[in-house]
Amino acid sequence: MVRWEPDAAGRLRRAALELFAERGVEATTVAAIAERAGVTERTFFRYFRDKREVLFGDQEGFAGLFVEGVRAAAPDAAPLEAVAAGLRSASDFFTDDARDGARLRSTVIDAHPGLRERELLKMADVGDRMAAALRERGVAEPGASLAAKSGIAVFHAAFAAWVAPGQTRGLADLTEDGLRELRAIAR
Amino acid sequence: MVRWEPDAAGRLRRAALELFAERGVEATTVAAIAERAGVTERTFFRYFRDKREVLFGDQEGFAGLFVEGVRAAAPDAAPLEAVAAGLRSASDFFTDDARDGARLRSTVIDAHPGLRERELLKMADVGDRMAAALRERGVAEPGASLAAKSGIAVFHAAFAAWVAPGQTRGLADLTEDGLRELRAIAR
DNA sequence: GGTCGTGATGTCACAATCTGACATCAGCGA
DNA sequence: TCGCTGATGTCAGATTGTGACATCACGACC
Repeated sequence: MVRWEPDAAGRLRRAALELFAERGVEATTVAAIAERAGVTERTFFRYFRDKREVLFGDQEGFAGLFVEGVRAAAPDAAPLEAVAAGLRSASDFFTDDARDGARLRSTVIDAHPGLRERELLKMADVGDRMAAALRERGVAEPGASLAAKSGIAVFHAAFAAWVAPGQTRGLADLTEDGLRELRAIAR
Repeated sequence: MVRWEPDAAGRLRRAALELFAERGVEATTVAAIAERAGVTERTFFRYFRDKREVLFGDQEGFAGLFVEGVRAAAPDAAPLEAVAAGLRSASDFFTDDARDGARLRSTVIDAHPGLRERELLKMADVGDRMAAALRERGVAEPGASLAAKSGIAVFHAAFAAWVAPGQTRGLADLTEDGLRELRAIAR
């Protein structure tokens, strides 16, 4: 007999997403999330720095997808091509059976400035890491940061299109579109 | 004789920046800011939604600089050229005598994730508005968003260079450099 | 001059967020 | 059996943020 149900963090994450979707973020207290997950408020704050963080798990793994892609790019690939490799690596991770979950999460986040704020910070962190990986490849500033941030913009746009209602194309496809569009824009 | 000293918001902003720089953001309570400004805590929250917001005044005016630049661009200018016009309009606003103040503010913001988060949200808002201005010019998505966000990345990099220790070049110059770099990166 | 409305601020009560300190106790290895 | 460990609980408290109502100089209007 176990003393506690396992995976408290996972239960908290699921409970939070449900409650945020059901009644909105503001109307959901940490106490309510903890109660649905079967733990105390104090335990919530042991797993998550604050109420918003509960929607953003495994930042290390997420950022790693991008960085590993950049690192694995051909040594002579141009900066934006290396960034494109990072985006492909991340895009491949999101298969279509994850789309519904991602859509719900996106809906919740977009409806709440505080969550959008947190997401921007997370994506900025990914951008910073990709820029660092580019510098390791010998790319100088400000080129490294510009390539990385433009890449993040592409991923953001592709992801938004991927979770848009009625979308049937895959994230990888949409990301390629975005990369082409970025090159066209910059002439 | 006036009932209250004028410009309570300005006093609160100055008091907050001073205290954040002196003892850090976490160690500065709203009560302390209000006391230094000579008002009550409640008055602080009448002027600013939350403690972080006190460092981000006049978002309307700031975003307006970018948007007006985009709107004023030649009708046949390419998307990125219109964005460049927006960046120039904003860059011209920051003259060198504002550099010290901007540097202090940047130092405080960069040292605190919560403030960086808020700044990202503000800049994302500027990007959204530039993208909307581009769409008014007939630029389709995702091109409008990509051009706007890449432009924001350029401004961010230029601004960081502008407030870097020992920097003597002007923001407008650094912005032009960034634009050239962006075009080079995207080939 | 007198009256009255307005707007900025103060006062008070309170919910919610977040943290530190300490207690509990099943499971595990020595 | 004993003692340690790690996840969780309990409790007290500071801080943030909001709603409701009070105060009162100032200016408009009669």
